[in-house]
Amino acid sequence: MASLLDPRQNGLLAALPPTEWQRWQPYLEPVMLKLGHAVYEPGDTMAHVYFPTTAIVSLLYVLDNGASAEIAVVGNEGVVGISLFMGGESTVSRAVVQSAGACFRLKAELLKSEFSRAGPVTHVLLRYTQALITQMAQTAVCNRHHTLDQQLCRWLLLSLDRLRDNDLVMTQQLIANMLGVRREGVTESARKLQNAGLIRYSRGHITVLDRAGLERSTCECYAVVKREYDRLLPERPAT
Amino acid sequence: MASLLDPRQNGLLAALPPTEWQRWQPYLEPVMLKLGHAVYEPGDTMAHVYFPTTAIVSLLYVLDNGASAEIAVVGNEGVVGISLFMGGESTVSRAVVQSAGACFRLKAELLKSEFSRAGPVTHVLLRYTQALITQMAQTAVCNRHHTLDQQLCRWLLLSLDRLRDNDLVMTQQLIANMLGVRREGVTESARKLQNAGLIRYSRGHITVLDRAGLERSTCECYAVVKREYDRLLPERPAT
DNA sequence: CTCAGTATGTACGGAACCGAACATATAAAA
DNA sequence: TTTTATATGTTCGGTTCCGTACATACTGAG
Repeated sequence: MASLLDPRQNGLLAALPPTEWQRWQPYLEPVMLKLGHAVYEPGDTMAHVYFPTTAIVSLLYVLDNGASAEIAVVGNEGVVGISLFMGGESTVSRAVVQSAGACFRLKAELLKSEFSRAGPVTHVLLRYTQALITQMAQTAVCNRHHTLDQQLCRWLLLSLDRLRDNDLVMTQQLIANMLGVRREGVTESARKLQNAGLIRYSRGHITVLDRAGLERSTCECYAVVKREYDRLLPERPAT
Repeated sequence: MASLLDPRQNGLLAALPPTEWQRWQPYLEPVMLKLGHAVYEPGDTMAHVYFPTTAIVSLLYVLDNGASAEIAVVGNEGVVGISLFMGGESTVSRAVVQSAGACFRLKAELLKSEFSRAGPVTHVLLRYTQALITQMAQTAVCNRHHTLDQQLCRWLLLSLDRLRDNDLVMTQQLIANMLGVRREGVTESARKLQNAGLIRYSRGHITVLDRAGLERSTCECYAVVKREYDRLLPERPAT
């Protein structure tokens, strides 16, 4: 259990050089995020940024008519609240907890002053932001050109990469909200994947049985995004 | 014609404080961009960033199978090449000239050193980047939920905002590539708009007759993006 | 154990867009 | 002027996903 409360389980915190890490450590506040909790709403001025360790947060956009779509997903590789250091203070999207778990938060003012030092913190946060931009761009293209079957595989893989095991706690209705499609469509695609032996599911619980099979079934979008994250955020930072 | 070669026609350059502006001025190199020219290709390490004044550049993503979709559009409000200061050096997207015209470019090394000063240059570039992120996110949602008719209106309005007149030099085939749909679909949507008296077109030339009508016909996505650009990039900067 | 709530399964007509094929019209080149 | 290339118009069957309605199955509360 101790490792669950280790801030260094977050890739960005782990990438901090010793000096910065020691400076931050006293201010990192552990927080448990519950499934469905909105970390921020459109237009909110955020009081903190959140570094997930075991939690997963979806950046979701909700239209006037209630339809929604996921823009990007943030797990232990990233941070929720980039608009704070980008200077806009708020965004037009929502951030919703997709998988309950732990994270560490930092006060907005502190993060902004650290970011403005123009040092390693700045660099790693900006590189992360570029990876996030890639994910958003790929989502846009994927929404346009790929089938629901492929997109479901992509979504499962992106979630899996941010989890410690192969179990997602997630109903088909929630997945449908993320992908911006009907629940029935997800039911059908999920059934196909189950029949193919790639996953098993029941009542809000999905187990991935054959990860390689999912990778074969998805579109190129998953690999493009993953490669770009790996390129921009290496395990051991240059600095 | 002199005004066409005024770098201050670009909003980001115009937002520079006097000190920075004087420092940059000698290094800003005017370049004419031809229709269809690729400012950069996926994976390219860029040698310059480009500040359009009258040109418009599309950030385009091309899939393995040749299908494509526009991620965002950059005109005189922005800059092409954000990955340079974000730290990634390259992107997975293409930048293609959508409307021929002028721009000013700056050497990559110079821009990076200016960006790293952590001053007004940094702030305005980051705020612009957040606006660009909003556009990408909105594109993703729009691709999912809105009709081609609505998206064509949105696309025309975004282009119009970046032009000096109401004339776009653009074939329906090129618009189809941007929107990631068939040319026939664009033909049909464009015909509807022409019948409604909103536009007039012929052989690679589109004239907007009723801008307000387009705004009534498009989805909320256009207004959301415009509002966010206005919020993040005010005419007269705070600094 | 029963009941109510929630999650998933199935079906059917309709809308939007695709893929392909082909027709027509305008502009540019020879 | 004729030819050629390019831009737009039109059609048709097919696919994917939507909207709606309803059925079934599992689970926890009482």
